[in-house]
Order: sequence, then C-alpha cells, then structure tokens
Amino acid sequence: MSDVPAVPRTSRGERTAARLRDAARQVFAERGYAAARVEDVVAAAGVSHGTFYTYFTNKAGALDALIDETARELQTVVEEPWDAPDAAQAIATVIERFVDVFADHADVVGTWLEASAHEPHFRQRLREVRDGYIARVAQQLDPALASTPHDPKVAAAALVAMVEGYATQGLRADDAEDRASRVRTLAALWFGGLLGLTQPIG
Amino acid sequence: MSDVPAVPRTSRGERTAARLRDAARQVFAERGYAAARVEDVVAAAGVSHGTFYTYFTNKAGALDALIDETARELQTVVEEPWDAPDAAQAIATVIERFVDVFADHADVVGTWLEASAHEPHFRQRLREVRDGYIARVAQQLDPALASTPHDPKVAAAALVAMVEGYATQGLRADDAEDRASRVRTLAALWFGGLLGLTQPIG
Amino acid sequence: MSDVPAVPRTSRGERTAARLRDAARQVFAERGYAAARVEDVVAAAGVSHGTFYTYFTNKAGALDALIDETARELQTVVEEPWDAPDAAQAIATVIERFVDVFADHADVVGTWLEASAHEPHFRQRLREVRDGYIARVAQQLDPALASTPHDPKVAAAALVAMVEGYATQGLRADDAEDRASRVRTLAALWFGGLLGLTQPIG
Amino acid sequence: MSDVPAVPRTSRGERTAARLRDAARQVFAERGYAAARVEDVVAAAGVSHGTFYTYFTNKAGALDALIDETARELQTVVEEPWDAPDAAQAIATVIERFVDVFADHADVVGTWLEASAHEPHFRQRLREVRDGYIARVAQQLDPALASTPHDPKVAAAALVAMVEGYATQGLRADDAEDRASRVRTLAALWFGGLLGLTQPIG
DNA sequence: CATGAATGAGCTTTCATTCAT
DNA sequence: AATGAATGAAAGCTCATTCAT
Repeated sequence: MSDVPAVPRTSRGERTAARLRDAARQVFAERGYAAARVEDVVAAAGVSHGTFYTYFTNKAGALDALIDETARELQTVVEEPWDAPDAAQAIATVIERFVDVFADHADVVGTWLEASAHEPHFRQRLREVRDGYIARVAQQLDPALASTPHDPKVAAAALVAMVEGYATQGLRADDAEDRASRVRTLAALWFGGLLGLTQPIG
Repeated sequence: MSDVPAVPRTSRGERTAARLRDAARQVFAERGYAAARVEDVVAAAGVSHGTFYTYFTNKAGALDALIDETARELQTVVEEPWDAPDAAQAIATVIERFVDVFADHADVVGTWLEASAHEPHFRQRLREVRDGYIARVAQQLDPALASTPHDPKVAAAALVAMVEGYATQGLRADDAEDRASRVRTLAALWFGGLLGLTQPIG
Repeated sequence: MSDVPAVPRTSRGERTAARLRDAARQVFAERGYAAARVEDVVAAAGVSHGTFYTYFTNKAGALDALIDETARELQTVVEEPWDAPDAAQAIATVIERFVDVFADHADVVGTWLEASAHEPHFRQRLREVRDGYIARVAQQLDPALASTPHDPKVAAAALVAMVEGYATQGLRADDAEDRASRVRTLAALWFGGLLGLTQPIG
Repeated sequence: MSDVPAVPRTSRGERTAARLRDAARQVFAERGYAAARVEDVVAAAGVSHGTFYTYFTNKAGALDALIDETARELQTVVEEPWDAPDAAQAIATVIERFVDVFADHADVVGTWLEASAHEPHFRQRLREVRDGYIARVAQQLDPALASTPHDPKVAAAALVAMVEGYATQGLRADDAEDRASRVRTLAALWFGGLLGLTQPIG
C-alpha cells in the first residue's frame, strides 16, 4: 500500500486503525507533534512501521484523522440552536458544551495548536473552524452590542479565547470532577463580561 | 569554539548578535520554531552558519535569548503596583499593560507557546512566568471572591487566558491603531466578568 | 505458500496467470522494471497482492516469465536455416523476422535491457541470448569477410545493435502499417553495409 | 545546506564535488542507477552522507550532473560542420567522433539509458539529445535519399542506433586499442549501408 | 485459489552542530 | 569574528514479501 491512506476493509483492519489513532493522539500529546516520531506511535500501537503507512499518508495524515473527529464535534456545537428562554441559561449551556468538547479533545486541540505554528495546512484548518465559532458567537452578541462601541467580533474572539485557552491549558490533565465548578466560573465571567459590555464601566 | 556562547565584545559583534536575534524572531514567527532551520536564520541575518554558534549555544539558545527579553517585560508588569483609587481604572490599566506586552511580543510568545509543546525546557519557563502573573491576578481577586463559590485561581487563569489567547491570536499582525478600542473591550469584559463573579447570575 | 510458484491447475488459474503476465508486461513497460511495484501489477490485473506470489516467486520471476516467451521466439529465429538462393533475399527475410520479433516484444525487450543494468541475472540471460544471435550472424558473415580486415563478430554486433536498438527505440509505440517500409530500409542498410565491408570504401 | 544543489565556493569544495561525480559515475556503472545507493557513492568518494546532499539535490541530481557533461559533448559533435570534400571521409570522421564520445562516456550513457526506463525526466533529456543528432544525420542523408523510397529519419535512426547500441554494449569496458579497427568497421557498414539505400537491393 | 493486513529491512533525506581555515 | 564545508545521527517513507483467514 502507500498510494492511498486506505480505508480498512476488514474488522481487523478497523481495529488496527483505531489503535493507531489512539496511539497517535497519546504520543502527540505527550511528546508534542513535532517531537513525536512515527516510531513512537507504532510502538504505542503495537504494530510495525509499515502498518502506520497503510492507514495514514504520513504523520500529518494521522493528525488530520484526529482533527477530523474534533472538528466534527466542534461543528456540531456551532450548529446547535442557541436560543433559550433565559439568556443566562443559554450562555451557560453553550459554554458548557464548548468546554466539554475542548476538554474531551484537549489532547488533539493542543496538538493542533502546536502544529498550526509550523504547518500551514493545520493553520488553515484551525482558522476555518475557529472562524466558524467566533462568527457564531459574534452573531449572537450583535444585537446586544449594537448600541455600544464594542465590536462583536472583537468581543467574541476574546470570549472564545478565554474558553479555548483555558480549556487547553487548564483542563488538559484534569479529571472531570470539578469541571462543573469551572464551567460555572467561566460562564459567570462570560455572562458578567457581556453585561459589562452593555453597561459603561465608569 | 567555547562551550558558552560569547558575549559580544565589540560593537561589530553586538550588531551581528542583534541581527541574529531579529532574524530568529522573524523566522521563528514565520515558519514556527520546530520548522525553522538555523540555515533560515543565518540566511535572514546575512551571516554564515558558524557565526550563529558564536552567539548562541544552539537553536534553543536563540529562542531563550528572545524569551529573556519578553519574560523581563512581563515580570515588570507583574511586579508593578496594582492599586488605584478606582478599581475599574486599575483593571483597565493592568489590562492595557498586559495587552501591550503581549502584542509587542506576540511573535515571541507564539513561538514560545509552540516550543512549549515539545520542549520541556520552554514548558518550564512558560509555567514559571505564567504562574507568576496568574498568581498575581488571583491575589488581587481573592478578597472579592472570598464570599463566592468561585476559586480565584480558576477565575484568574480564565481571565489571563482571555488576554493571552486573544493577544496571540488576534493581534499578531494587526497595526496598533485600533488597539485602544480592543483594549477597551477586553477591559470591559474582564471588569464585567469580575462583577458577574461577585453577583449571582440569576 | 510453496517455494515454487504454482503451475496453474485450473482454467481459472490459467486465466489469472495470464492476466498477471499481461499486467506485468504493461506496467513494466510503462513505469520501467525498477520503478514498477508489485502493487501496480496486481492492481492492473485486478487481483490481490497475495495472488501475485501464487504464480511468481517474486518480481523478478514475473519478468523471467515474460523473458521466457521472448527468448523462445528469438531462439527460433536464430535456429532457422538462413540459406536462400538469393543472398539479398535471405538477409531481408532474416531482418524481417528479427524486426518482427523485436517489435512484437519491444515492451519485454526494453524492460529486459533496463533490468540487465542492475540485475546480474537478467544481464546473464541477455548475454546468452544476444551472444547466440550475434554468433549466428557472425558465422554467416565469416566467409564473406575472410579476405577483409573486418572482424565478423564486430560487424555482427554492429548490425544486431542496429536492429535491436532501432526496434526498441523506434518501434515501441508505432502501429504496424509502415513496419514493412522500415524493414525495407533496415534490410537495405544491412545489406549495403555488408557489401561495403567487402568492398574497400575508397 | 539542502535548499539548493550548491555551487562549491572554495577549491576544497570543488575537489569534493568532483570526487562525488567520479564516484557516482563509477557506482552507477557498476551497480546500475536503480540499484546504486547514495551510501555506495559517498563511500566511494570517501565523504559523509550529508556531503552528497551539499552538492546534489538527490540521486537524480547526481546523474543529471553527469549527463550535463555528456550532453554537452554530444551537442558539440552534432553542431560541428559535417562537410568534407570526400563523402566517405566525412562519414568516417563523424562516426569516429560519435564513437569516441559514446565510448568515453559509455558509463554515463549506459546509466542514462537505464534511468530513462523509469524516470521520465531522463527519458525526456535523452529524447531531446537523441532527436538532435538523429535530425542532424537525417538532414545529411536527405538529398541522397530524395529519389529513393527510404525515409531519411528512419535511416538516420537506424544508423544512429547502430553506433549508440554498439558503443554502449561493446565498448563499455574495452581499452581503446582496437577502437580504431572497430570504428573502421562501423564506418564501412554505415557508408555501405547508405550506398545500399541509394541503389536498389535487387 | 484468493484475499489484504501486516511486516521490517533498507534507503533517502534533513539539519543541527563542529571545526579547519 | 567570520566562514562554509563536512559531519552523522535521526527520521521519514517505501515496497517486496509473508501469512492468517
């Protein structure tokens, strides 16, 4: 093989591909994408060197496969209806979903961010996905900020940066127990922040 | 070649070292630290390969030199007195300083974040500096949050993530004109967020 | 898997083997022997990887199978009686046969020549077959050149090179229409060349 | 280095590059281009692995460098004036030059022919150069064949194939002693062949 | 007979670093 | 101080071949 990334045709193949994806996620998170060697991945997956290339075009292809999953889930959050009777509730729910996805995929997101710094392809994918959810948040903020000097895009980018940065930095290795409390704090910051935007500070 | 990179002893040497630092900053930002080659740096600086090693121990040494500057400035912000008669003013001022530093050093910060993902040494330096300013912010928040369910460290980390993430993502290539307006928005978000923390959402 | 490639025992097997030979001939000709991958061959034949090794010991075995056919036909030409009442007619006939065989098997001959450059086994087979027909030609030239300074082997090798080189270079992709005209030209060159050998140039 | 094949800037570099070219020529001829490993070449040149890539882009680049020389010499032969008072002398001279070049560069030509079978780039270069000298020969034959049924291009290709094939097969490892006698035989074949073309065989 | 997943030796290529000049 | 040729360890990747199903 080697021509085409190959889609597994047997259940055995599917299992092997899944083991490789898991191994890649783990190795990328531990060593960083740049420092990770294909050898590390195949060792972790318990397969031979060549098998890696049966399922991925190359190292970037493995990360792409991981990003596919993550991007799909982020897309789902973006596309979900935001409307709720209570604005505070709506925000809390959205935040929670964002944080959940980021926390669940913190490994991949971290790898993705790193790879974006030196691989244009991943920078591009990141830009597309991120622009998607920033635009969505900005769209929600738009009416509330219409009469203020604040640009909804700027505010949205900042709020998203808070969740994204916090999730990828803070939640990476944590267990899920206190996630609820963290989500509460983030939601309060976000909601309060929005109120602050509509009411002059002074 | 000595083990330790030379401190320039002549003005010619100082100029060469400065050209190399500039080139490194630029190349690291463009290509990413992992993808940047010493070759690229020396080409950009217009010096030969060997000269690089006259001024830096190795590639990491060049980034370390850049980080030294940035860390020094961040340290200054952290150590400055925060107190101001008006809380809102104090926050606005701090935010502004943070944003300024991050925006001025966005290249280096971006490189630093990337390198942290695969080089323990840079992860360590990042942790130290970041812990410093998060702790400082948490310390400021502590009294206000004492009677709330919010953990000052969690809140501080989120607020810092907002500034840091926003600065490294959004301001990297921008011109400085609308920086003031962005700072205003960030400050409002932060300040409003803090209020939100002390007043139950409902 | 047996050590020795199976001789097809069923008509299905025979069809599969034939498809593989055709695919190999075609792929070798298109990509070259060295660059051709077993993968390409099995894809062209529409069979699986393993099936290839049911019929051939390895990649070289596939070429060997193709060479067997070609060598057999060349051998036939070599062994045919050359004598004819008219010398010119005899030469024309032999040339025609040679050219026909080379043209029909130009794909295989081209592959064979290439493989000879890096595989001693094929160099050996080529040498044997080529020596055979060069010797045969030399033997025919011998009496006529006895009283000249020309070495029959040298002349034979040159004449054979003309046909072989021309056939493999020029006729590879041509249709058969003008083959007759080409054969006429080649025969004239050959025949005239021989006359030239027996008559001093001046 | 590695970006650009690099032109040596010092005499030491020039010597190293020359040693690498010699080593490549020799290794390619011995093992064949496809089977030759960069390791073989650097071992023969007595340099390290990396040095190879200082002077050549890759294995193909090394062959390209060798072909440059050979193509240049062939071009010279093609461009030389052909005219001579005596047609037979003219032909003998041209043949001699061709044979000399082919014999001197038989190593490279052999490698080139082999590589042409699996590398389009070398096939292209070969076609260009070969078309050049075939066209030149055809142009010379044109007047003489105007009143015959023979196509000058066909005849030229055949005659050239004779010299090319003979030189690359027969002269590869020979010493130059009997080259003169071989050239005489080839010239006689060629000249006689041409006469044969103008006088009907029958 | 046929399949295709798995293997792993082998080769190419890169690039940080050294060092003679 | 500066140069740039040379090094060589380290990866990445390919593909002929095997073998369990």
